[in-house]
Amino acid sequence: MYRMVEPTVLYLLATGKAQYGYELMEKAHETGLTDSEIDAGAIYRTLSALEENGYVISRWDAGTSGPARHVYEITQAGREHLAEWAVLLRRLGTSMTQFADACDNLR
Amino acid sequence: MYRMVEPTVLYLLATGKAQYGYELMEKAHETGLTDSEIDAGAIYRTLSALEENGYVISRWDAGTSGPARHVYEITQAGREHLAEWAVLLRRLGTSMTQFADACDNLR
DNA sequence: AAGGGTATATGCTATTAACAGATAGCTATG
DNA sequence: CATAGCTATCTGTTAATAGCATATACCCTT
Repeated sequence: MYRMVEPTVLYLLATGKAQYGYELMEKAHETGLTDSEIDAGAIYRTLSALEENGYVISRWDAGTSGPARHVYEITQAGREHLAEWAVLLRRLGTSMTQFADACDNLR
Repeated sequence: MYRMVEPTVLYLLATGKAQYGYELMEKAHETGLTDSEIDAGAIYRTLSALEENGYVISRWDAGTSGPARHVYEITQAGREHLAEWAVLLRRLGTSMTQFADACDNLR
């Protein structure tokens, strides 16, 4: 999990697969970027940072069973930011695969 | 450059493309894992850590022009460690590419 | 002798996530 | 009705990593 929390959160919000912290935490592994569960602290701090930067907006929803939820929605700027992440991650992913190939050719 | 210094150093030592810190710093971008130059401090600290863990061994070489060089050689354990990195990076790389695909399919 | 390139090393800082725990609402169970 | 457990958010602290800066020093050229 190296810097994958932010793109994971943006993606889940963009697809509507999750809307608030606790749900993001449970569904984070669905993106494939992380095998294990993402730490709750990382989720909540990432959401705060995203909101500060205008990539998401939030409201409180007390109309469900259980404690109130801080519900998030991705903004247009957030979608663009996710698209930038996608470009970066594709480049990184390609590099890593090529590096792994080169390592395998060592023996 | 997130956690790529260690595999980059091991790879360059394994292939013989570099033997000491300063040279590693100059040739680090050749692996493709990093576009820019790796920080010198990161290189030297990584080499120390690798030696502590038995992944490389070192000797001083004062027999060249210029200041003495701390020359490193990868060990068998180091090669195995690099192979583990390759497995991990292939998995990460595949995940990132798939994530990027999914993001591109959002629009 | 002065400056520049080679070479190693350490101090400090910023970022990120991991670990841990506090708070609190709601629900089911005994 | 007490209490245990799940849902939910948030913060404090620490560890790992890399970036930036600096110190030291050798050697060669001008």
